[in-house]
Amino acid sequence: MKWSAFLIPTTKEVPKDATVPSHQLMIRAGLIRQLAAGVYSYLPLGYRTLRKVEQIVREEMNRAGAIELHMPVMHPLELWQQTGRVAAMGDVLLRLHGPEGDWRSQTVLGPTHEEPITEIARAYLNSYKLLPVNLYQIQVKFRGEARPKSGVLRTREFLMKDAYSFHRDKESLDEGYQKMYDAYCRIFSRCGLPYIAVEAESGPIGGDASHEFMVLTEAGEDVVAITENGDYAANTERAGCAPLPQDNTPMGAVAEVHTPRQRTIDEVCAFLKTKPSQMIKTLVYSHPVLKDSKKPPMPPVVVLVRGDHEVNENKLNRIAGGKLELANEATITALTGAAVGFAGPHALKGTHRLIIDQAVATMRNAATGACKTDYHVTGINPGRDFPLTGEHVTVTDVRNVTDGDLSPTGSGSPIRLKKAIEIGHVFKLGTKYSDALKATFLDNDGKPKSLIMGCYGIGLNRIMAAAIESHHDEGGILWPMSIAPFEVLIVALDPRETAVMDVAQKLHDDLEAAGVDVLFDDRDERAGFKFKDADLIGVPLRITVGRKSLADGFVELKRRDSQDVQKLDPAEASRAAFEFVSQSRK
RNA sequence: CGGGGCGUAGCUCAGUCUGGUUAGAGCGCCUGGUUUGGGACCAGGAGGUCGCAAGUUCGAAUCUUGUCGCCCCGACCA
Repeated sequence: MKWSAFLIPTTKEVPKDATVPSHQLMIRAGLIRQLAAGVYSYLPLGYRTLRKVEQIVREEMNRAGAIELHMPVMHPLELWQQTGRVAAMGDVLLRLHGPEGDWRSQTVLGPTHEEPITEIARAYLNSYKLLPVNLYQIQVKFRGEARPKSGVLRTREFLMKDAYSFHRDKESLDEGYQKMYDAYCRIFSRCGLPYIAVEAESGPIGGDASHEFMVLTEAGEDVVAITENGDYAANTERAGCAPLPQDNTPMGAVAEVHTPRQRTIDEVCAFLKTKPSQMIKTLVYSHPVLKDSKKPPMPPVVVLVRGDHEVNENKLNRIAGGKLELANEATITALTGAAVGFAGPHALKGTHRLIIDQAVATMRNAATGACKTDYHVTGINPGRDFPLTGEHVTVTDVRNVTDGDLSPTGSGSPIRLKKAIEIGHVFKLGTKYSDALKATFLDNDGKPKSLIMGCYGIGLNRIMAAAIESHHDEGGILWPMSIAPFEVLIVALDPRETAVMDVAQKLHDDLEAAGVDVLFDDRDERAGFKFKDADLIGVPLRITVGRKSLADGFVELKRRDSQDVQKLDPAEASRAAFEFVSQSRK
């Protein structure tokens, strides 16, 4: 391909709206163009990479025994109502709008495809003899993201590989899950990504039922907890840690302190001259009140965490057996008898459930709210001043891990928190969707059973961005060979010299004939200009053909990721380039 | 959805506070010339309903109101 006949709109200037490296470079290298918030076109060069990623995914999915199909983007609203996800997803679910009763009002754009795939499974997977089966597609997804950001890392329209497996029993699901896990490792390795697999929020089945594949980068939105010795890695939504040692300081007396207008942990600490780690944060949650519910309201839930810790609401919801929300002022006042900001566990009034983080249970002589406006107490001791056992008391892990907590494996290795991009997710779904949509099969005992499902997603656009986040320098992108838009770039420095152009053209033709993706920069531009463009678009291998070195019979071979230049005669250069490409394709 | 910022040429921005010729610069683009190994130079040129709407005014990119869009922080994220 000749550069002059292709479209690669590179720019020198950094676009003002782009803040993360991958976004800046994708625009500067002419890979993408934004059309609206979270909506991007893939320009020819960018689309070549996206297609290569797609092809790697497809090959590895096929190798793992999955079968490709293609499902619609437009789904009937009713299907989503049947699984309860119209309410669950809220504004994230994009809906078409039309007059009342019009088909448009009954149509949504698919944010994912559990519903339609389960509908297919219900129709056709009616016997255990057809199981297990894994169906996948590479398809555009639509989500009404409240805030798209960081270029293609978080968008309203994106390309996803989504696979769904169907099984007759849990053992088969475990096998299918492991196959996908292994396939994902191969996919991300082949794409040249420095990925890690971490335990993720596991949903309905629990245990090891979910893993996320992450690429560590400051541009990421997720935070993962990784131990220094590598024996544990989990998303902070889920991560746990080793219990803290019991503080054995002798118990002192409880004392009330006047703390006018001191509400926040920091204010109170400054006032009492103590540290957040010596305080107990007392948070009041309540169960959401459902409209039309005839049931009596559930009592509030009081959660205790150390002053320097945060409640992990995923963990809390799981312990509480339902989604909780922070209580309103009236509930808090009724429970504490004080203004908001002065709650403490020792003097609560009325029925409530107490969920105590295990770190709090180890504390001695802590400070907390006095349940009296403008007062706090010191010398509070768990077990003495408030219960650690009892019917409505739970001591467990309800907090986010912090940097420096120790590995839950007991190895003693400290946890570090790092930002990451989620590029893939494997998930054991169980029967959530097959139950909701009544997708059953007949087992060999002649009885209908719900299909047991797994689902497995990969964000293709994110792979592209993550690859750039992981492989770039001041000058531009350093593509891994496997997903580079072109594998070799031939730069002709003196395009008006026929000798130069003839050699460059022959190199191009030979490599192309050998099946190499080769781009030929034949533009009539100055050398510096072309080198800058070459570095920017990040083709892994460059062959420079210039008048000067050609006079000595040489062309120059250079890797994008190295400063070394090899002077070779054209035929050798061609051979060396071909070998290098073949070896590094994987 | 809360907080902040920004909408002027394909891109990056000045001009707006303090209303007043024909709305500017750099990059990019076109023509000609000189250059030619790490984003050259000279000359000439094309390109803008100043996001949109209403209002104030003799006069609006500039003031007022409304509205739409985009970015950042936060909330949210099956």
